[in-house]
Amino acid sequence: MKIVFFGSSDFAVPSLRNLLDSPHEVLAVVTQPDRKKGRHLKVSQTPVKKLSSKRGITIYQPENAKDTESLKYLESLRADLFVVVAFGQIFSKSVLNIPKIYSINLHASLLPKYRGAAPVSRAIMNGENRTGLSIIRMNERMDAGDIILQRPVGIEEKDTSETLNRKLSDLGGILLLDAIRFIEQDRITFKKQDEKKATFAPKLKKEDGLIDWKKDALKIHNMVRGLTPWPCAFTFLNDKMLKIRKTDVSPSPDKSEPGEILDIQKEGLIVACGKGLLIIKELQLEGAKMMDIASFVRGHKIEKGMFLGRPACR
RNA sequence: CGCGGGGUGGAGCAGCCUGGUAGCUCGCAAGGCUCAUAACCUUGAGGUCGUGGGUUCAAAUCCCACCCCCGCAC
Repeated sequence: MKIVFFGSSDFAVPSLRNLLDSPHEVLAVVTQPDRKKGRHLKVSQTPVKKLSSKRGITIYQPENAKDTESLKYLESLRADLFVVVAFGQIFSKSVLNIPKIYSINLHASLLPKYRGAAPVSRAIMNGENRTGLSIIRMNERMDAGDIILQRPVGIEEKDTSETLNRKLSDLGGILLLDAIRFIEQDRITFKKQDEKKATFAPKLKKEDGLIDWKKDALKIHNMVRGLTPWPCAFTFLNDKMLKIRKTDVSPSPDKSEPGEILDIQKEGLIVACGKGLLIIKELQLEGAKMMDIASFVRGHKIEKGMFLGRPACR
C-alpha cells in the first residue's frame, strides 16, 4: 500500500515507525514546518521530522496543507491512503479526497468522546478510568468520521498524561497496522459516530494549569496527573510560580482554609482544599529544578500556616 | 540577537550588593545513649565555589567570554 503519512508530535512517532518497518511504502511524510520554539527561540523540528530524516524519507512541511501548491504536490504522489496522526492541521475535503482509497486518522480516545486536541489529558483530568483509541475515515469535521476500529484502554491510578500518552501511542501504532490490513482486505464495516454523545477535548493552555484550592483534592489531583508534563499544574508560593508534578489525596476532612499548608511531612506537604487534603510530593519552584518534598524543605523557607495560591502572601 | 532565574562537599540552600583563607538543613561514616528507632548526643570524611580569561596584595564575591540547568514567552 502506498501511503503518505501526516504527523508531527511524539504521539505520531510509533505509528510512523511501524509503517516504515512494514511492507507498506511510505511515499512521503508531511509534518509541521520547523518553528522557532523554546528557550532562545531556537529552530526546532517535529519529532516526526527527526525520525523521517533519520530514515531518509521524503519530508514535506507545508505552512498549510490546504493551499494550492500543497494540493498539487500531494496529488503528484499518487497515494493509496493518507494516514494522519497528531498532525496539527485541519484538512479540507480537497485534501481528504486526494488518495485513491481515503484518509484515515488515529485518535487517542473512544470517539465520539473527547474529540479535539487534548483527549488524553482531558480524560485524566475528568477522572476517567477508561479511554482508548479510534481509527476513523476522516471527513471534514474534526474527529467526526466513521469509525473503522476502536480499542479501549484502561487508565490506571498512577497514569499521567505522559505515561498514558506513551501507552496509547504504542498501541495506536499497532492498531494502525491492523486497520490498514483490514482496508487492504476490504473487511471494513464503518460505524457512524453518535453525534449526541460527542464531547470535546480542547487544546490545553497554560492557564488550564492554575490550581483552584477551593476545589476537591481529588479534582486537583486528577488535574495534576492530566497536565503532566505539560502545561503542568501550578500555584503560587510568595509570588513565585510553583509547579506541582506529583500528588496524592487524603480523605481526612478538615475545616481549614483552602490553600493552607497544614503540615510538612517526609512524604509531602499537606495542603487544605475545598474538600479533602492534597499531599504534594514533587514540585518545582520558578527557576529551579523539579524535586521531592524532602529536598525542597531542606533549602526553602516553608512552614505550616503558609498559603499557596495567594500571589501576595497576605 | 525574545524576557528572566540558577550552577557553592552526595541532596537542597545561604554567602555575592559592602572582595580577605566556606556556612546551614540533611545525607554518609564511626562512637555514645536506648528494650529500640527514621529520635537524641559526640566526632569525622567529603568542596578545582560550572569552565576559561581579566582586575587586585587578595576573587565564591567585581569585569568579560563560553558551557549547562530552569521558568516565562512561543
